[in-house]
Amino acid sequence: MAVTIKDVAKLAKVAPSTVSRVIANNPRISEKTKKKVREAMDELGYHPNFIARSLASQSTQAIGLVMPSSTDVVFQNPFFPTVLRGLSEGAHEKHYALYMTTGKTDNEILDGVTQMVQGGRVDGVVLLYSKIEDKVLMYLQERGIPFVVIGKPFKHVEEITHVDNDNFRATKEVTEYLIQLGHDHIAFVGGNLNLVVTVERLLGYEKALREAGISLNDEYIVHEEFLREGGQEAVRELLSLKVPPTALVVADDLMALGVLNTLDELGIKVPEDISIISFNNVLVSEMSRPPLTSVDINIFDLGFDAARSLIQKIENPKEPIKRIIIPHQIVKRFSCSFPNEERVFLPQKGTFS
Amino acid sequence: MAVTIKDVAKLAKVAPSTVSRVIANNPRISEKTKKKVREAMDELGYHPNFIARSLASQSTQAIGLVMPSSTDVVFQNPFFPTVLRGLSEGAHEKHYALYMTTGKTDNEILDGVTQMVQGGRVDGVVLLYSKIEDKVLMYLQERGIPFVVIGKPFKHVEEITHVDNDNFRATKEVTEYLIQLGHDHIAFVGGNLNLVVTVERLLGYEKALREAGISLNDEYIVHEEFLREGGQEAVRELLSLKVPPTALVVADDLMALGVLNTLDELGIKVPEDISIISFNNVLVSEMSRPPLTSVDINIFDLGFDAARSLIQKIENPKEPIKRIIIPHQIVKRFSCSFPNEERVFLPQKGTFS
DNA sequence: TTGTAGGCGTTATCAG
DNA sequence: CTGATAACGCCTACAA
Repeated sequence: MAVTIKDVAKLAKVAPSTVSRVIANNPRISEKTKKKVREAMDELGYHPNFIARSLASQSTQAIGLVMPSSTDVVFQNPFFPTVLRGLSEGAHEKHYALYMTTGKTDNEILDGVTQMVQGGRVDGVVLLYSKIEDKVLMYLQERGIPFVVIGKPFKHVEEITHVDNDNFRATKEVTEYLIQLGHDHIAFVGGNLNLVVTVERLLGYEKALREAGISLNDEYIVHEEFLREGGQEAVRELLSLKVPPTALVVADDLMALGVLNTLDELGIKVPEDISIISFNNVLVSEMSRPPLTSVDINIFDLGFDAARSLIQKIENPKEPIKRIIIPHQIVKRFSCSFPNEERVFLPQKGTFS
Repeated sequence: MAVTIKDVAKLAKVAPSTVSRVIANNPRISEKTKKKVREAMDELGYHPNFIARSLASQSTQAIGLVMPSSTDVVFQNPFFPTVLRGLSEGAHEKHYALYMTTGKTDNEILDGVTQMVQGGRVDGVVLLYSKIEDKVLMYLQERGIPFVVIGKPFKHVEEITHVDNDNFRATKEVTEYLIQLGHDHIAFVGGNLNLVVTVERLLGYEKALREAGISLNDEYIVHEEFLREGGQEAVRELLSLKVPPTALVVADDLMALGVLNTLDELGIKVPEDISIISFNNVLVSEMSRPPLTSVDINIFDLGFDAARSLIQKIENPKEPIKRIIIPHQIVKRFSCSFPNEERVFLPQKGTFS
């Protein structure tokens, strides 16, 4: 129905294979025929059929994106539009298209991935998350499918190309910053422990404290899902401790927003009564009150480099394993300050006021 | 290389065409051979090749998504992860895959679309935005490609299947709500006027005022890009008016966040001094201080229904044009109240205080 | 430098 | 009910 290579060939009075070569810009075709063919293509409004091309060449020029479960709260994070943009630009640059798969359960996701991979819809895959014991990752690895992960793989770090931030170091730095300000009661509010990013950040936090000779306090470490209600509970618990923290390292901006909120309800002032520092530096972090000090992890680049290195890998299977670390920087705004001498203590549980 | 239909055929001792038929679950195949073939498929770990299938059947079981320009601020809106989720579930349900295309400029986007459409990568397309004079839309329409738009088409509304909210009515309701509370100085803070959603909302606002016998005041209507700096300027201007508004209808939650911020800096209290109501009801709207009264437009459903109706259209080309209106509801939180008798007036420009 | 022919993995149309 | 066989649109040796 549509105009094919044959139609063009006929009009240009050449063989279909010649047209094919012109498309591929094969150097062994004379400029003259190239021109002739191109004119014919224009005249007919020819567009190559990717499907046919894929079938013949066994390559699709498309990469598949694997998102976390769509029911997961992290999915709502503005993180995603931004990585997507990076991925998209990285792919576009090399003329690759993007394929998406999502799903509610882990199995649905795995199904989607096997279909797009085995079904030959994509040449490679990028995982937009990194979690512990991930079936999708294991599947990809077994099959020898080209893939890269955004984040740090849970296992086999040396064998998997990935692009990540140095979350360990970032969190360590951030914690040290708080310590420098004079804080020694610093709590950590983390997200889902199945995500390796959470683990990395926790580790960095602990390391900083240890190096500063501050003893770790289990009560100062709480984990809640990213976002919303998450923050609420965590903060309430933290602040009803006998000696509540004077500073919080929060693993995600949105979560920090929730924290800010709860704090406000409790009448606790940021940064006067408590300091907060968080991660990702998404748009809202500068729109909160007070604007959040946050570490910018350059989300766009995470996506961009992931697309790039996946494509390299696809086009050159012997490409070595790579670990790309995207730099981060602390963006200081107004949620951190020196600890307040006059500590605010909330009424303890079981204490009547 | 991979296991094909032929391998299965050989193992099951049938013809390739028979295998193809059991894949399609053709009723004219005996249960016995079906079983035999299926066993062979399992044994070999067979997965159908979508590419080959697409080529033969001239249908890809994939739909293309067209995003707004990736450089556009709206792209950062948490609106997108949510529509994506809806789209994804709607597509998944019917076993369709998702294809994405983005681009920086309008032409880049158009290119991407023509490639995926003419290249036969997708069976249809959904536009994730609706703007004035959209080349992509015109292209799709000329070519007779199945497509649906999320939002209200600028022209030819009767001829384009679309899924939308009744933004006109929603904004009218919202404005009336403010009027009922006693406000009669209500301003409108809108986004990009190229987006038809902005226009619709503006119209609804004006209608409500007119019906209430409140005269329109041009100075009360400002347009800024969604988000960030947007809000700042707009709000400053509004509040330095001789008679500043006592209530604001803001076209987007994120923008409202920015407004909230500026207001805070100016020392103006919400809702005591000024009421705010906004749109979309994204996660952050309940995490702001005060939590925003916002109209929930059911973003997920927008996506879900769009995918569904596109697929219907693809599978049945004579499917009639449809207009699907997703209901909305006002979610009342704490950003609106009665107007304050003692109005706060900022110093006028040129006035020394 | 260009043309011919076979194949990529399926589906679809005929027969039988 | 099942088996050949010809597309689908393009790529790629191999020939010329």
